[in-house]
Amino acid sequence: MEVISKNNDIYILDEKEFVPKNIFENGQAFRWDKVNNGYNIVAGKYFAHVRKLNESEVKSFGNYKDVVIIENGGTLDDYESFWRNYFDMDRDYFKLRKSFMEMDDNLRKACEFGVGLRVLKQDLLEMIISFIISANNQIPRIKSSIEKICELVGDKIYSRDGKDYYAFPSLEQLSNLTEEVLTDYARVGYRAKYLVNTIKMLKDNEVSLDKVRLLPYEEAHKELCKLQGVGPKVADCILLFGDSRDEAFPVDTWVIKFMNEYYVDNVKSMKKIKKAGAKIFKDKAGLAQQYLFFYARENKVGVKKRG
DNA sequence: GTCCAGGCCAGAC
DNA sequence: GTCTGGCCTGGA
Repeated sequence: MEVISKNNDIYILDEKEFVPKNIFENGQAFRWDKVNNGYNIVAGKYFAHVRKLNESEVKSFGNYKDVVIIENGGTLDDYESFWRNYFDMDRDYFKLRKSFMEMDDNLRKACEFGVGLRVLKQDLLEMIISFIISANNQIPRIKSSIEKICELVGDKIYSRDGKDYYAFPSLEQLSNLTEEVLTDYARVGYRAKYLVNTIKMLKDNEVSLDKVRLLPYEEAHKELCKLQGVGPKVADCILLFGDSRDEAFPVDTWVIKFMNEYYVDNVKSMKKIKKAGAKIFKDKAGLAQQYLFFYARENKVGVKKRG
């Protein structure tokens, strides 16, 4: 793998373990729009268009195949200070998949299918707000609600493809949101009061994110669950995607489906499924979950066929 | 019109 | 601690 930059674009050369679709369309991120063959994304203070170069474009890069471009991503300094961490580039995903594939046949299938998937390292506050909205909700609506919140109180950072893009708001900016505007404009429904309360609790330091970052996993999980609208599943998503806790194993309906299909027999309790996940996948449970989740959802594992 | 989706909360036991 | 019912919204 090699990284270069020119004209404010960043190129990641010769990296097979980077497939934009598998990264963004896996329920871990919401700030993306599929445009042409790539993704317009907002990450941190950056707007970028991320895609793999096609065959003719790749020719100008010598013998390299698998070239990813982060258009408008900036210079090598921007890569080092932000993108490298955001895309979790210091983890060897080939090696990770290899070790998973040796564990069992289900994980093998999932890891063969999910080549190029990566677990993003996103902002903790953004994950808290985003996953509160995600509860009992669908991705297009979650994306839309978050986008509207960013429009309302976030800073505009870029325009492209006829659309303005806004950074995710700071805690200070979020505290300007009212239950009314969250309901009527952002359309978050009954989650509006959870968001307002959570933002207040964070602002008043009733729950400290600095403290959460320092606590061991179990205690960090418990601490996050003090926030309104944050239950076990949401807390695990927050920890996995917003605080690099590889052992966090979010259990949602898809995880219940594939765990019952592959690993347990007729277990419906989320708590028991989470225990089973921890026992089987140990300190890498969240990473295994991402491959299995992607495989299960794309292939509708455990969904009864009609007709 | 009915159903339900990538859960949480409150109340009951 | 475990289980149940209700829940905004919008697309099928």
